[in-house]
Amino acid sequence: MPELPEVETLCRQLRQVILGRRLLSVEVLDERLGPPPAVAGLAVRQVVRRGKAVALLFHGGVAWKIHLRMTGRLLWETDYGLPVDHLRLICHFDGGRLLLIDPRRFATVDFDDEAGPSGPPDPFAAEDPAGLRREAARRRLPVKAFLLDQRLFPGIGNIYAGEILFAAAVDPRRPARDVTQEEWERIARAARAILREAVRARGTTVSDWRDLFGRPGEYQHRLKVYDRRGGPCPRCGGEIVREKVCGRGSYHCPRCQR
DNA sequence: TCCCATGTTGCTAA
DNA sequence: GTTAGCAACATGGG
Repeated sequence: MPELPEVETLCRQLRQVILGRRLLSVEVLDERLGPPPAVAGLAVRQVVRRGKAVALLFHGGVAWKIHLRMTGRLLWETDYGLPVDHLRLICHFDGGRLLLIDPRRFATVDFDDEAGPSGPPDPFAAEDPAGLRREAARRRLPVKAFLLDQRLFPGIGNIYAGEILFAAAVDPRRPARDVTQEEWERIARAARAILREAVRARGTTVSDWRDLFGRPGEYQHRLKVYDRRGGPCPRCGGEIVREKVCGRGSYHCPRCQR
């Protein structure tokens, strides 16, 4: 479910509530997550995003990495008592509880993360279009699949990849190596703008995304193509089509995305 | 009943 | 080596 803007939203909100707070105890309710870790008593030193994952860095050198996959949610709860469905993990901090909720149980928590103090650079932040084109030069897979490569663009997911390609007017099925320099420039520009705006809007709620405090995001109101099959293209009025690209539901306007 | 799902991994085969 | 396709993970919604 969550892509870069949603995970970034969680990280920012987590910093508001758990930075410097002490972790008192941990309850693992789903054995798939592994045995409960022995970090009780440690205070949170830093919260960083690693692509689509949240890393909690504790004093003492311990780090956790939380990946929400499709349906994982993090919820900060100060008002205890309401029963919560699909609760998988409870972290008791001084001041509140951090809950991991996940109906499909795909989310993972690495209680022994080894990665460093900072996350990978934001996709497109430093990437120059010439570098993108070089990277794509030998790849004939669809440009959308290329954008979903987490090693190259950590945090980009299906919704935002589709929106970025729409904004750049590039057909998601185009082989990556055929994308021109000028198109890479448009893609990089669109990616920066869309991701920034989506973070500002606290993410996209099309089904069940909620932020750390249970509120839906706002970016769904600004999606141009995702989940809009049959609708008019906001740019040219053409009909938006849905088509599988690299095994994922994909939306584009065949009239103005070339 | 069937199809779909904002993610990732691992396998098989071309 | 690259890529496509599929299944798996497990559940809920339309």
